[in-house]
Amino acid sequence: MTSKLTDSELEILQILWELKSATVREVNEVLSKNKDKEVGYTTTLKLMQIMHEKELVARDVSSRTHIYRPLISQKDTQVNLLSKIIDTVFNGSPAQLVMQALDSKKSSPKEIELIREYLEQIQKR
Amino acid sequence: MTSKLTDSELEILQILWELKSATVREVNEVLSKNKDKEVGYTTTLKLMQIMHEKELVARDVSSRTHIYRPLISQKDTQVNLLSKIIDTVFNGSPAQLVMQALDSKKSSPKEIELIREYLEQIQKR
DNA sequence: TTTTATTTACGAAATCATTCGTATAATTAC
DNA sequence: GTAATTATACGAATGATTTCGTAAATAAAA
Repeated sequence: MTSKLTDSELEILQILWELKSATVREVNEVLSKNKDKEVGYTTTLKLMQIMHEKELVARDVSSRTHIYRPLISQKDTQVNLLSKIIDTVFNGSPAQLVMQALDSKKSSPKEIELIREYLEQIQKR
Repeated sequence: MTSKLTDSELEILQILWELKSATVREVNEVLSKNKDKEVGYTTTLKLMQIMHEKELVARDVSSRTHIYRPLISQKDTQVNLLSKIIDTVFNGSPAQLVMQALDSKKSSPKEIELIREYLEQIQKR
């Protein structure tokens, strides 16, 4: 089971999912840009080392500058987080979550159409 | 803006949303049952006192046994959490989240039908 | 009335997450 | 070759969250 991720871990995983693999410096730069306030290099380093200990990321040590890549998938993480918030704030009802999501962040007509088609597929089963 | 809620705060709010209002003991009993391991009474008390300071809950002090009720709505909390996880693990796409939610936790045909109708309404706008 | 239960208040310990400073080694620039 | 830069490792400070012990007051039970 995927253990509970901290906020920092999620932020870093997000970057690694995007880049597929990255060095500490690369991650640190994206982090700093995202928060528009410099993040200490060794802070990022330490976080990524801890993530390595926890086996959240793999690292290639063959050159001096280590290269990290995610070991847990974005999809698994999505499923875990969804399942958790469905339980804690949506009274266990995925439908409630779906409707709320459609409500709040307004999706483009194209996206809505996509979801509709998706629903039809599911209904056919 | 609703500030960031801790895990404990969410657990307690969940109970208060359900019960509308409750004493520390009541909340403590539900918590203990949920985690199937006794939670210390004063632990729950302290958490709820902190939540009161933060104005997450109101309390009625007119009798010795205080009665607490939530001050922030489940809906607001839903919206905030959704928006956050859409940004951090769904690449900003609500549609992605919706489809993932439909996938993972399987909804009943009745729920699916409900969502369909809901989508049609949205599309009409 | 005296003892026992229950409740709040409060502070502090324990735990967990994040940030940072310093040492050391490797690489690069001069 | 020497100095400056860049990297990792590591420990410790800081900060936030959670847990708990103890005291004091009130209420209930004996």
